Amino acid sequence: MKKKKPTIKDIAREAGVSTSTVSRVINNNYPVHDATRRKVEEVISKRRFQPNYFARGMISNKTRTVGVLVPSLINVFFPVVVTSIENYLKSHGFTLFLCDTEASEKEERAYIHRLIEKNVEGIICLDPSTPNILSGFYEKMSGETPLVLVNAYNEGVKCNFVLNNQKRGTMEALEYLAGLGHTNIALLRGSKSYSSALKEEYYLSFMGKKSFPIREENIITIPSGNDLETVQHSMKKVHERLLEPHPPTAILACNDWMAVGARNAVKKLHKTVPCHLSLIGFDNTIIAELCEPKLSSVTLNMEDLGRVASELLLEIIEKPSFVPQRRYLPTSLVHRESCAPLKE
Amino acid sequence: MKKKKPTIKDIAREAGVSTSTVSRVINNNYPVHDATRRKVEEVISKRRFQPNYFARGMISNKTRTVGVLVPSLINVFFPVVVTSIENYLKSHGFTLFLCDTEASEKEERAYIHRLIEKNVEGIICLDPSTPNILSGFYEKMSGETPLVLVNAYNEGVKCNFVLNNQKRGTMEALEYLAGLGHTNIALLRGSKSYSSALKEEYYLSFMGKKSFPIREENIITIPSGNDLETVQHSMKKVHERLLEPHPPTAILACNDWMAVGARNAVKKLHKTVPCHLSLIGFDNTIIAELCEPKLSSVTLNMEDLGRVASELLLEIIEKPSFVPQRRYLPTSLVHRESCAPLKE
DNA sequence: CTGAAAGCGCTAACAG
DNA sequence: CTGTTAGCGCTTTCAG
Repeated sequence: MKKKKPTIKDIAREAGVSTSTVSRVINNNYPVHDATRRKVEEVISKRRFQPNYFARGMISNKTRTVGVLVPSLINVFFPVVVTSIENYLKSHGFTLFLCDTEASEKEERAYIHRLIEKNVEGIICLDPSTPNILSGFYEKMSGETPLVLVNAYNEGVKCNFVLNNQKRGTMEALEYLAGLGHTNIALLRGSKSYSSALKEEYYLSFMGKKSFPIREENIITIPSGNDLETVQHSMKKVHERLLEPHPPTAILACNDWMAVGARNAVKKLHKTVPCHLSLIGFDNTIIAELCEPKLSSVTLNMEDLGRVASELLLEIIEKPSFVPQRRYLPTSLVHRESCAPLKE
Repeated sequence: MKKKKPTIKDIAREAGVSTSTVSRVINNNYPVHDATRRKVEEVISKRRFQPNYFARGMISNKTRTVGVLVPSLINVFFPVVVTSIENYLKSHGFTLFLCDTEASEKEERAYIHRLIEKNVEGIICLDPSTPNILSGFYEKMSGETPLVLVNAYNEGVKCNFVLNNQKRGTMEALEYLAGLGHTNIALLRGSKSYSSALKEEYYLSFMGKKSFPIREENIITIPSGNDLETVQHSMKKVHERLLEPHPPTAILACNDWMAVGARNAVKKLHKTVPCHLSLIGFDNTIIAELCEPKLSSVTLNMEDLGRVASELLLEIIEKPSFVPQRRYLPTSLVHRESCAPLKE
């Protein structure tokens, strides 16, 4: 025998006022006599009354709710960004739907539909899949619901973006290696990753500008990924490369997991980082700190990424007529212990 | 000039039927003529009609929504559990609110209220704070909303729990160390952690049973935590301990971060794990795999934890009369490279 | 099989 | 300052 939840009507009756007065007390948006107010509040707390979410929503059409899509939470990177988003949004009264798309384009779309159906006031999508961007899917839906895309393919797309200026960090890392005397530098990248493609472009342009020898074998490609498996792949490929002629004396890895794999490869040859090979990772995750030796890594400023994405989203929510824009965040090299001057 | 979203009324008018018929088509719960149905469906998809979430909720009172509370996402542990929950719940049509309490009791309560206000159908709380349990807060609210508490203090509390049988794993780890000849074993624990307290209890009982010397200094206590800071604290304290008389030859750490700190301490003394000290971590996070040497660690079967918690929650949601119950998950030692026989 | 009509619980004019 | 009332968009009897 469960007691039915009290409604505003019950409260009104018990307090001897009309429902509108109760409503006014709840919302505190119109003048109410102090005595009346007190009386109503008393009944409210006595009956543990909570206004019905749906009835309110029906009128305000507000959910104070935001959806966040991530390709994965098991990679030390996104949890930091999500936390940053969560904390920011929380302080603005929003609660967050977490959606793990498992990097599937289909899941991505399915989740977006679910979120819209649930009347979220906005959506942030981390690393959205390129096909969904190219197909116009996001462009279309961003007309219906405030949307921010983070670190995504963005050429000619009319959506709001927050992007890392990958170029700056990549160049800084490469310059640094060059400054240490390295000319035979390899790039370790993921096969189908947009950001890896970007980095390769910068790498090539850098090597060209410096007139360093560009060797095809020095672009080491492994399956895209951000987990333990990536470490394995990377270790295998780097190990092979190190056994070939003209082994690189320095490697720039497109994420920290790859860098760890590279370190393992070096170790397998009974050599060490940074004595025999200088190594720089990307993303500056905790892995870089945990690694032995500690890994120099290009930071993406993940907290900022989350914060800026949240800020942008809130702006769009406030002002839906917002003109799509791109916000760029800097990247820069964090120095640790994995690089050393080239030995003659 | 934004076109207003179409309502069921618009669809009805355009399809030349009544709103009830449209409703029946949408819900597919009453017979409708095939021709009529087709006509209605056509209009629906043409107008891209989506039934109003609130209006529906007002009647069904269902949100297909679940809240998950975590003390943190930046610790390699909870993301795995959350992912497991998310994946399970997703397949049952639920979407998940993620709430980062930052391990604050107050935030915990605030979030719970927010979630209830949003009409979630259930709540899973990972590592809830003990005070909130002891105060009866959770016991009371679990009467109103289906609730599952994971890895929490649970004596005499009438809530649904999913718990790791910490004893089994702890004992297995200690037995293993003893089998390698270690008798001077230290425990590295967090100061205010419930699970650390549990482990200390088992540790003491084990040492007693084996008649191994119990040294007060061998219970090394550092501030509770699950992050980089924990590594620092742990390294410092272990380093100190290693310099005292009768340094331990093996350490059981209450989580993997602590274990890494211990390894660093050993390294700082120009010694190595496992040659000079055997080391076992707890939680079996990726850190254990990433660590050099790879860390033997007691696994909490995090995926199972998430799955079982979700299963339990769904059962309660289906059958609210459910009698509060406790589900225990086993823990066991995962062997890697951080332990070795005691040298004479 | 289909339509009319009565709400669900709340807010927001509008009238006092 | 307060009460009356008309919906918000949908589902669900109840009659046909």
